[in-house]
Amino acid sequence: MSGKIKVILAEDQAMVRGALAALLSIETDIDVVAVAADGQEALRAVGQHRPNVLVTDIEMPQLTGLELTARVRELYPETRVVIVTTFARPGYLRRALDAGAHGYLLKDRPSAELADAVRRVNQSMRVVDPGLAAEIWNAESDPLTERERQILRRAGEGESTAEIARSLRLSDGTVRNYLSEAIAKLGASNRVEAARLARTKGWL
Amino acid sequence: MSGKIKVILAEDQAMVRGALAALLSIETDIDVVAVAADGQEALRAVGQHRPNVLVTDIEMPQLTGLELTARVRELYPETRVVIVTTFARPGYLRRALDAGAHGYLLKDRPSAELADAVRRVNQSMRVVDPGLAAEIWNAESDPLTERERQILRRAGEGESTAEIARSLRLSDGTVRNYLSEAIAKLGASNRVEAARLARTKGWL
DNA sequence: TTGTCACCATGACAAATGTCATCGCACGCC
DNA sequence: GGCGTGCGATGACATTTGTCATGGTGACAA
Repeated sequence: MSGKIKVILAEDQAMVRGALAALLSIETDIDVVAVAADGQEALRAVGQHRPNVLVTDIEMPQLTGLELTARVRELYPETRVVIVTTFARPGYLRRALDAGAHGYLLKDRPSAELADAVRRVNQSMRVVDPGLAAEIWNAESDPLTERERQILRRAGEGESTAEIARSLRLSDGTVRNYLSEAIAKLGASNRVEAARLARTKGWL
Repeated sequence: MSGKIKVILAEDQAMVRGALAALLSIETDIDVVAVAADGQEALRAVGQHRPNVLVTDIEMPQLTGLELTARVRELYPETRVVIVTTFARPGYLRRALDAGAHGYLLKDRPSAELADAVRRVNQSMRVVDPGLAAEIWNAESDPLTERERQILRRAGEGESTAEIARSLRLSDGTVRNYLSEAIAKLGASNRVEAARLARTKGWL
C-alpha cells in the first residue's frame, strides 16, 4: 500500500529547482507533486497538497527556509522537512533543528543522498550531515545579542556608524559601543572582519 | 547520423552536479559522457573525451570556469563552452565572452533552457542570457586598475590598511591613496561599500 | 619627444572608528 | 528586594581611515 512518497520542492534558482525535481522524479517511489520558487509559495503548496516531505533551500526570498520550516511544523505537523543548502554553518544547523527540521543536507553531498534522505525522513528518521553533526557539539554558540547582530549586519554592508544610528534611531556612540562589543566577542580587529567571521559561523 | 551530443559537465557542488546531469540525461539527443568537480578535472576530462559541449560553472576550486574556458578554447577548439552561473554580473559575462565562451546562462532561468542551450551551441550558435545581453551594452566597464582591485579585495575582507601595506610591501599612505581612488571611482563612501559595489559588478 | 597612465611615495588635515569608564532604565528571577 | 542582563546613552581619548596636494619613476603610444 502507501503509494509513493509525496514531495514538495522549494528552491529559488529555477535551473537548480528543475534539476533537483528531475533527480527526484527518477526514483520510482517518489512523486514530486509541486515545486515552489520561494517560501511563501511553498507554504501555500504544502497547505494544498499536504505532502509527506518538504525539501527546501534556506536562502530564499519572502520567507527563508528556516522560517518556512517553523511555519510548516506548526501548521502541518504531518509534513516532514528536509533542508538542503550550500552552507556548512553550524549556526544554520542549530537554527534548523530548533525550527523543527528532520533533515539537514549539504549541496556538497552526492546527489544520491537526496532521495535517500527523503525516504529516511519519511520513515520518521532524522538525517543530518555527518560532518556538521560532529561540529555542532564543540561549536561555540552565538555570543551576539540581537542588537549586535542587527548592527553588525549593516556595518558589514558598508553602512557608516552615522547611517546605522539614524536608521535604528540610536545615538552615534551607542552604535560604536555595540560594534566594539561585537568585535571583542568575535576576536576580530575591526567591524568588517567581525562581520565576515560572524557570517561564516552562520550568526548573521 | 552524428549520434548524440557529447557533453561534459563541470560544477563543484556534488548535488547540483548530479541533478544537472540527471536533467541533461533525460534528453534523448544528449549524452553526458563525464562530470567534473573542479576546473582541473574538467580540463583532463575534455582532453580525454573531446566532447561537443562543455557545460561549466564559474565558481570552482583550482581553475575557475573562466580560466577553464580559455584553456579549452586554446587546446580543444572543437569543444564549445556554455557557462552556467548564479551571478548576473556584467563583468563576468564580459570576461566569459572574452575567454571564448559560446553560451552564458543563469541558474535563475528555467531548467529547460539548459538542454536548449546545449543544442544551439552545438550548432555553432551563440546563447547569451537576454537580460544580461542588453545590460552589457550600456554597462560601464571596470574603472579599477589591477592594484586598486587587489587592495580593494583585501580591504573588503577586513584587512586593515597596515596589514595590506605589509603584505604587499607598500607604504601605508600608498594603500590609503589607492583605496581613496577606488572609493571615488565607484562613487562609494567607504572601502566596504566600494568593495561591495565592485563585487556586484563582477569587478573583483 | 612629449603626453599619458599605472605605479609608489610623503605630509598634513579632517572625519570616522574603536575603546573605556560610567551612568540610567526595564525586566525577569530567586 | 536584590541580582543579573539587555538596552541605550555620554564623554574623552587614541587610532584608523579618507582626502588632497605634490612629486618621482618607468612604460608605451602618438
